[in-house]
Amino acid sequence: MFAQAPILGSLIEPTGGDLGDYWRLGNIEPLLSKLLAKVRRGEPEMAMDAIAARGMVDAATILSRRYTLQATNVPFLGRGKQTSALSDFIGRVYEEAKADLATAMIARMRKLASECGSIAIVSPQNWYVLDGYRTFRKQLLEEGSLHVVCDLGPAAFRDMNWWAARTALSVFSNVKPESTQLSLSITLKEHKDTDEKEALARAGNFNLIPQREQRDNPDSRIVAERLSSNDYLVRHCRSRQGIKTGDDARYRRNIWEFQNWGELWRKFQSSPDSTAPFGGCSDIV
DNA sequence: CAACATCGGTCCCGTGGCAC
DNA sequence: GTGCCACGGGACCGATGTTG
Repeated sequence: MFAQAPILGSLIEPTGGDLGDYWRLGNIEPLLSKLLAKVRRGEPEMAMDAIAARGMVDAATILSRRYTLQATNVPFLGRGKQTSALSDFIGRVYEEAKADLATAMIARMRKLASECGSIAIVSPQNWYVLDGYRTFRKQLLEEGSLHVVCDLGPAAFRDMNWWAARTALSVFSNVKPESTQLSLSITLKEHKDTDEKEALARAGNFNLIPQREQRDNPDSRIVAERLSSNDYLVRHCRSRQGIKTGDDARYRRNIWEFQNWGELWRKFQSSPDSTAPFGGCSDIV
């Protein structure tokens, strides 16, 4: 079970078999302590093995418990940067959360939480909104109660404030939400100084957003700001293919098709056909 | 020693390729 | 037609490494 511990860490679930039983693990521990004391006096090589075994029992005991409160800065690592052993495991065990190690860790922590147990995490902010985490968000909003949503914005770590990625602080508990469940929500994304972020978060100028609203947002996106209106752009227009003209045959021409562009046409930079020192600048729109 | 270059626990965008 | 993926490039900006 622990052969892959250096890669999987606390993602390991010691369930099933004798080791999965927390009470049996408790029985093993005193026996190992006795054995350890005995072999220390005898052969040192055996003592090393006994120490390793003791370490594994300790780890299995910790990972088998259920916790009332877990608070941590989970590790972040996108799927593309994970070793295949890690990404395979996460893909198999945490399907909905597989896009990032951080969300897989959140899923793991939900399993470690006792009934009504609380989880406080610092994680990337992207899982609040990106499509790859839609199912993960929906499950969380349906099965858990969201207490705090804090969009910390970029440069949220004091010792890594060069880091531009947006970070979020979330607190939720492992209990089905009441229909009246409210989340304390705040966005600090406009503030780049960590001291300022901290002061504002402590000042407690939070919005109260019903969890029901978060769940009913398109794709169950979690937002830290109270939307000024329930009107969505999608009700007024459609985007057919990302951000582009949507109708190149009508709107896009090559620069050499007109002698004078006039006021009507503007330069339109696009991706080049192939890698070249210079390219992608032959269109107008 | 100063100036310059590179990098990072990222994200977004437009495009093309591919599978369904 | 749609969704997914890969790719390159630009944006953030201070620490660290490299060069002259």
